[in-house]
Amino acid sequence: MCGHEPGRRRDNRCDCRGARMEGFLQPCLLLLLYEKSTHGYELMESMNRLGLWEGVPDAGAVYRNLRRLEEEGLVRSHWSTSGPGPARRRYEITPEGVDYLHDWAVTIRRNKAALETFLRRYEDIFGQDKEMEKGD
Amino acid sequence: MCGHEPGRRRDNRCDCRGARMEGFLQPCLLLLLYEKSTHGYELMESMNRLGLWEGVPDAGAVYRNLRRLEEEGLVRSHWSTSGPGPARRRYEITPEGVDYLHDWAVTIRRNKAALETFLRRYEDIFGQDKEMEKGD
DNA sequence: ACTCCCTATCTGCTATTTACATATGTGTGT
DNA sequence: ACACACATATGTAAATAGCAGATAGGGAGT
Repeated sequence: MCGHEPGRRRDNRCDCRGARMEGFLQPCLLLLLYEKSTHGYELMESMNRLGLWEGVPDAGAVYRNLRRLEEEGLVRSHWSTSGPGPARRRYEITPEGVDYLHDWAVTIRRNKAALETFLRRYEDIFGQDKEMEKGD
Repeated sequence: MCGHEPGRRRDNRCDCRGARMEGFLQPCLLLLLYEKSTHGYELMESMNRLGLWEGVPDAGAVYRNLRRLEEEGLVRSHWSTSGPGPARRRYEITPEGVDYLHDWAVTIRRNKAALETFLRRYEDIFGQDKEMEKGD
């Protein structure tokens, strides 16, 4: 969850450090697959287009996560040779995957609440307009 | 960012997997230090009390992050022997730390937006009340 | 004195994950 | 033949959280 031109900070490390919410990829994939069974490449594009991910998510991460979801029985896949272009592995969510998605929604609500708690305190001190000043 | 009784899933792994927002500890520490200079132990308690963290954050992580923030010049510290109990290392935020905090606020707003995008789509499908059904 | 517990800090280790780079192969247009 | 977009996969490095455990001071109770 980065989507940067590698901006560097005082310590010469990417300032996206820490911005990543580990595992958020999985519920995103499951949600999109619930809406429409499709293959990895399109899932990547959808995530970017819909604003679920800043920039295009890492292809390696997407494919690996899909494979792992399948190992755990949360999605199923089959090769689809119909249609143009190279063969695609088409994924669909399983009932177990839907359960898992619901669990994740709870977690995500909790995480959002923590971020909101942070931002509430932050804005109490600095105001909501602080980010405007930083438009460089 | 866990704070569970280790609930296990189908794959025998903690279902908090992925719930952790990497690096979120740092902006939390900086924000609290902006509000009040204090020592690691109290920061841990504050994070829990204020709902910035689910449960008490890991002590090792807190102390290590404070040390790293100091290496990077974002906080300063000195030993405080006055007061009861063992010596405490009292931290205070630096001007660079405040800058860093502002950068983080931007990142956190972006992350919150991604979570909201997810939840909006999710709730469009399942409704906001889905989590109620799961009250076990 | 002695033990127990709370406060307080620090370190070692491991599992997991992301981000990046790279490899492989198909089909289409020129 | 060639370039290019589509599509999937793997190797590797860096970083972090979580857990366990070590070290120590100081107060309360016996």
